[in-house]
Amino acid sequence: MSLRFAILASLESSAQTGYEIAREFDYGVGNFWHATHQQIYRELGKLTQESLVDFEQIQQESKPSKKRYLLTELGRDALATWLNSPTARQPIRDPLLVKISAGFLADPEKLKIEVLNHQHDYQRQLERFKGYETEFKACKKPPSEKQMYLYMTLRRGIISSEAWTAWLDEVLAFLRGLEDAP
Amino acid sequence: MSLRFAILASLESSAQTGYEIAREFDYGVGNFWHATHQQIYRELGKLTQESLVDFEQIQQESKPSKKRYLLTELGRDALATWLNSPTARQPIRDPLLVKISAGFLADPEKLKIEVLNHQHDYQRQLERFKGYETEFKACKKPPSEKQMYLYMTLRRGIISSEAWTAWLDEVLAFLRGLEDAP
DNA sequence: TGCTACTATGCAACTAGTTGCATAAAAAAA
DNA sequence: TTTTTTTATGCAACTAGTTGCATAGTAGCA
Repeated sequence: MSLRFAILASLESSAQTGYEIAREFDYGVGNFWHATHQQIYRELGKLTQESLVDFEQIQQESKPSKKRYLLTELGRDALATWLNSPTARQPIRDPLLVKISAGFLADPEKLKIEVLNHQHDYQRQLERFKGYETEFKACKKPPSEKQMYLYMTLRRGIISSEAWTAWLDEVLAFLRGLEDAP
Repeated sequence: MSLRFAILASLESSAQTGYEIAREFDYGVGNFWHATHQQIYRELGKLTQESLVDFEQIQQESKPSKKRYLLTELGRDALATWLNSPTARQPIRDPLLVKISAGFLADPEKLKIEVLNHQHDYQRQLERFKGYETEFKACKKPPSEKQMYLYMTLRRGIISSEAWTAWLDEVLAFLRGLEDAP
């Protein structure tokens, strides 16, 4: 149920096409909420039906027309209501942990490669986040409240990827220990 | 797609009824994979159709009969194949982060309560995990490889909840700073 | 004696998310 | 010049997960 509110929040800043929202999901919100363009277009359809958003057709010469969506009063209210009511914790679902928990049945070599791959992913993610943080801190003028909230989500990204890499280090050390003393 | 393998892994240790598997999901695997009893019964049905598991009806006097499921050869193979092939990373979906990212539109007081509630949850979770760890370390005889793998997943739980509480501390400090200098 | 909790299973209808495909034109790269 | 990438939208069919309900007996509690 957060998808629609992520979309509404995205539209709160500026009117956007479905495509633009999807792209923002890739770079911005995508760091903590994943959605495909399919989901976004479908949800925009539903939101339109419920009058939470509205759109204007934009005709373009010799190009297919596009739709620029914007929040309605109703949409703004729905977003505010959601923001001010408690959110349930996301149930955990992690395939890698399922795999590790049954790791004694697996080929340790393959498991090690798997762990190394995940570690590589998280390290690259961490570097990316830290790059954003450096950028943010280098900025001369004091950040707006809005920017500070976004920075808080960035901090989550950093702390989270650091936690993952630290854990994957532990797992790797354990797997190497198994090798040495079989 | 990990649900079926979590179930197969659970059956690898011992034959179990759907109810017992569901309960193990609450206490054991549930720390990193969530599933309702509905999903488990349905999946067991599918697994039976695909001959990955089999069951024996257990008649009980004056009680409804139950089904004890066990892995078939095919099921064991499927589990091994999954364990030895790469798993995709779980896409991130976190409603709390969606909310924080649009936090400047929310009532800071309500947001603070929300953050405090989540913090409380994660702290309790952390204590629970640390309790398990103390138990594990108190055990005199050296742990089996199987136990060590489970301990690794416990470590993930600890590192993860520590990361969450650390981040929620930061968010709380930020929200308090807003209050002091509005 | 009635209430709640636990064991044990399952149907039906729903929401959410994925995958594959299709269209269509511009811009950039090989 | 052909191919790939980017912009822009959407249908259809699928898998995964949720919610509400139904059944039915046992055990413990108040």
